[in-house]
Amino acid sequence: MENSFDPHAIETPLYEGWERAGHFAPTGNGLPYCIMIPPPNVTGRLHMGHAFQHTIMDALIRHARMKGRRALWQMGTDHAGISTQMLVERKLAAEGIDKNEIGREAFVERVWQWKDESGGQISQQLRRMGSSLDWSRERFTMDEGFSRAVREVFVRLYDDGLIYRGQRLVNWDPALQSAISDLEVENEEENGHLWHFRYPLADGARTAAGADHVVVATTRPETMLGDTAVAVHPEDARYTDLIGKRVRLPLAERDIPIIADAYVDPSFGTGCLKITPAHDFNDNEIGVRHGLPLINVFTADAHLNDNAPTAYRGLDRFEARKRIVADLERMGLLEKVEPHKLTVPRGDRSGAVIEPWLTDQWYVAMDELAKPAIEAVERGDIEFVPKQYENLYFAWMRDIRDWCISRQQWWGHRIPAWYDDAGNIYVGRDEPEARAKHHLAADLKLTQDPDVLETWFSSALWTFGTLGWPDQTPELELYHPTDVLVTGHDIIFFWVARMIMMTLRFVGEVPFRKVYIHGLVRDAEGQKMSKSRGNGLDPLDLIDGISLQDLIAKRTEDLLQPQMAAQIEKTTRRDFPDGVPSYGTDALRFTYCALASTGRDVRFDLKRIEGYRNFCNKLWNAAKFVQMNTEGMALDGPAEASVVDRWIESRARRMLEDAERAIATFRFDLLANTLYDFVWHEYCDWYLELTKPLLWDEGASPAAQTGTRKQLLRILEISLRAAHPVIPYITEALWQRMETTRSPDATIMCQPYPEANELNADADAEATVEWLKAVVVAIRNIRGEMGIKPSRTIPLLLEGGNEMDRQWLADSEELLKRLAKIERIDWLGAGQPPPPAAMQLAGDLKIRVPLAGLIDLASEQARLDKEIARKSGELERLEKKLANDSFVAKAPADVVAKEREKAADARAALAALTTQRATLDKL
RNA sequence: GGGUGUUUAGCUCAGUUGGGAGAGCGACGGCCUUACAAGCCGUAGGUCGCAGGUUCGACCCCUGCAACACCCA
Repeated sequence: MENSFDPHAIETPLYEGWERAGHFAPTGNGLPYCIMIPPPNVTGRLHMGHAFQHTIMDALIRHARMKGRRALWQMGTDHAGISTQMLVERKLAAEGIDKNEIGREAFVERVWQWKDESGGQISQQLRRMGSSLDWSRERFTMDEGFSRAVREVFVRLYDDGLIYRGQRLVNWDPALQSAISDLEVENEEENGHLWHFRYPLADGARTAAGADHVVVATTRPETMLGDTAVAVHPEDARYTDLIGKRVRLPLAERDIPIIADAYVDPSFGTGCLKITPAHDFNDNEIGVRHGLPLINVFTADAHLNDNAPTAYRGLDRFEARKRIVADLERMGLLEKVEPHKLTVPRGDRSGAVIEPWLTDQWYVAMDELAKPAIEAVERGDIEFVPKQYENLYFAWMRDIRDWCISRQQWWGHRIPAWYDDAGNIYVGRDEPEARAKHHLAADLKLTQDPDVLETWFSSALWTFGTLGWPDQTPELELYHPTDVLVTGHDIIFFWVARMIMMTLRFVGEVPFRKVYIHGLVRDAEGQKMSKSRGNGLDPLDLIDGISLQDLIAKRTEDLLQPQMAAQIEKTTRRDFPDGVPSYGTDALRFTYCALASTGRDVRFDLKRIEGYRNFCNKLWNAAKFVQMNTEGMALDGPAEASVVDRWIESRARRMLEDAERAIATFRFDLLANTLYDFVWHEYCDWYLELTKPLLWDEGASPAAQTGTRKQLLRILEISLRAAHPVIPYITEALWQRMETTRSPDATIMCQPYPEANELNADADAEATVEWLKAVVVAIRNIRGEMGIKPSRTIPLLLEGGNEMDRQWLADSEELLKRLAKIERIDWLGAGQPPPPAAMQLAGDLKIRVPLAGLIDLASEQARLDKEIARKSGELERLEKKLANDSFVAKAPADVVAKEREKAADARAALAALTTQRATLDKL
């Protein structure tokens, strides 16, 4: 076997083997278990969040599969309307092609062509992660089957009156010239200005202070042309007189009313707020309350339209801002300009400043869909893990607004609605159906709505649309509702909630029983990883490694803000002076599991993955040790289990109980810790060490040696199976190398997950070995503190103790000698004075290492003083507690008894230590 | 402004139904001991954010405050 763990040598061949053998597809007749992959964006590349998420899902699905469930983890990708369209547009632009020249049909053709050629990157990357996805059932949201489901849902909702067309403010991306969802808007603080403008009062009105104008403050001067009111707080004494009066809107030269609305914050700016109902969401609500007109002053690409005064028409919004400010200043209406931090909404794809803009869009009415979706979670038909996310869900669902589902794009599910020249709407699964339904003449000219449905509309049908709905397929019957959805909290509203609503409506059951919400992956400083910050890490670079140069190049290419490159390079050099070493997939996956605690985000630090890479190496070497001590040896003769063989089995049983509980409660951090602690600190640190004296003793009984060899193999094999869902590659590689399990076609991934109750609990063996460990640690402590070289053998003197101590010693004397490098062990007789020695306690047992020639008196005295101080502190606390009558009276009897016992032990230990201290003083 | 979450060792985080706190990493000291130096052995580090309350007893339950983070407006 290779000397150390080399992930590269094993990973790809193993994955290919699994895939070729068809192990990822569900088999058998077990209880179905299903996870639907949150469909990655077809243009996407694997990022840390994906890798995290897929590690969790793969661990769940591998565990379920090993448990005998008929486990389906279905692969699929999302057509990602906007980003795919942008990507292909950019590609065409590079070829000098404008999409408007080639037209819609040809453009969509080009998108499909792109998808076929390069849409599969993420699939290859998911394979590198070891994801045991069923590739044979791969789905795509634009496939014919899924598209049919999308149309079906649209038509049924429309027929039920739940889809309608309406004119509202939407988030408009002027660069994409499409509505976008809230999720696609990033609100970031930016430095801007607050301009204070004087709006002259009309009709000779005056303010309470005698001014002939009011002052409004705005961060967006260009929208003032669309102002239709000025609002003040109803109880703002400065302005109460003015309510109902009018101001003359400069430049536009319109009179607009002064209205009172409690929304206005009197302490912000001057307490006067300009109201632009067509260009601000809050203003729009105020406008609705007061019946204000909406004046839209922008075109689709955010230039001023014909509602603006002639002088500004056709200007870009930012150019218009400059001109308006300059013009007002010239007119003496600019009171002041202050620097101001404001929240600017930007499209996450285009980076453009988003405009609230008035458009005709398609909406889904939410109330009727939301109600059963709320109830399903209230009833517990769906459970969120961690539980507190249910509150977030309820809060949003109880205040839900109608959902804008149309997008002004070419790539996506086209809205199945047709218009005649009179503008009448006809909805149907296709044009013939729309005609038939409405008894339209065959020669009536119909035009299909040019818009497409937003991607989330189709994603909402994911769990059932991918299983063949609207047909009642066997798969739908078998795997729906799915068991778990694994996703991030950032898309609870946009995806999870909508899946619940749609699935309840159309399948009549929940889409999944549990929703596991994982944290968001951040960098070591807790910053969100992003391209613009230049702090991202590619999971594949953690697997394969990357040089500093390449990492810098990767982080600084194609920046939206190229001036950030220098800073990014600097921090990259600081954080990764030697680039990123190659850690392998298993180490990465183990790290994700270890980080998956209940918090809202996880910090990814290279130190962690390094530690878990080391863990993999530890496991590798443990297997190597086992192989060296078992390979080729006959194990079918008589075998007897030693006390340590029985101990490790008992510990392994406990490990499996903990692991099973951790998986059942989605505590992957605890699962990782349990596996790590058992393999490293019990199996390697103690069990392997404890087998050496027996295995290497030529005079030992063959039955005992056989017993231990078998147990070494057995516990290793169980550990490999227990850890397989987390670290599939190394466990498979080692499992296939084991003499007892290897065969040409066998794979660990189809073996049963180890069951705790197949292993014996053995309290006696645990007690013996715990005693042995305590004594060994006591001796090591003396050695370490006293500076006795590890190579030096020492004599040991035992004193006191009880029957059990003698029994335990008898059971483990040879082991003790070897582990602690003891040349001889003597018991000190009762009343016999001990020689000068360093002393440690293990319960009642005094463990002495004679001083002669070995130990420095002063340092032993110092060490004892430390022990004495520690013990007296402990004893003091305990005695105080026991002296408290109400404690003794009110606390449960077993607690009191336990405290008494602890006090007695502490008292005895303290006595022994002080006696020892006094003895040393006399030397 | 409203809501949610977080605050435990130098760092990152665990801590079950309340019975005087743990891990990994880092630090310090010692070891090339025949699986592993990606290793082994040992040591040190904590008023559990602050202030009250409930209780015999609070990291844990309650109230208030502070700081930070996120969501909504």
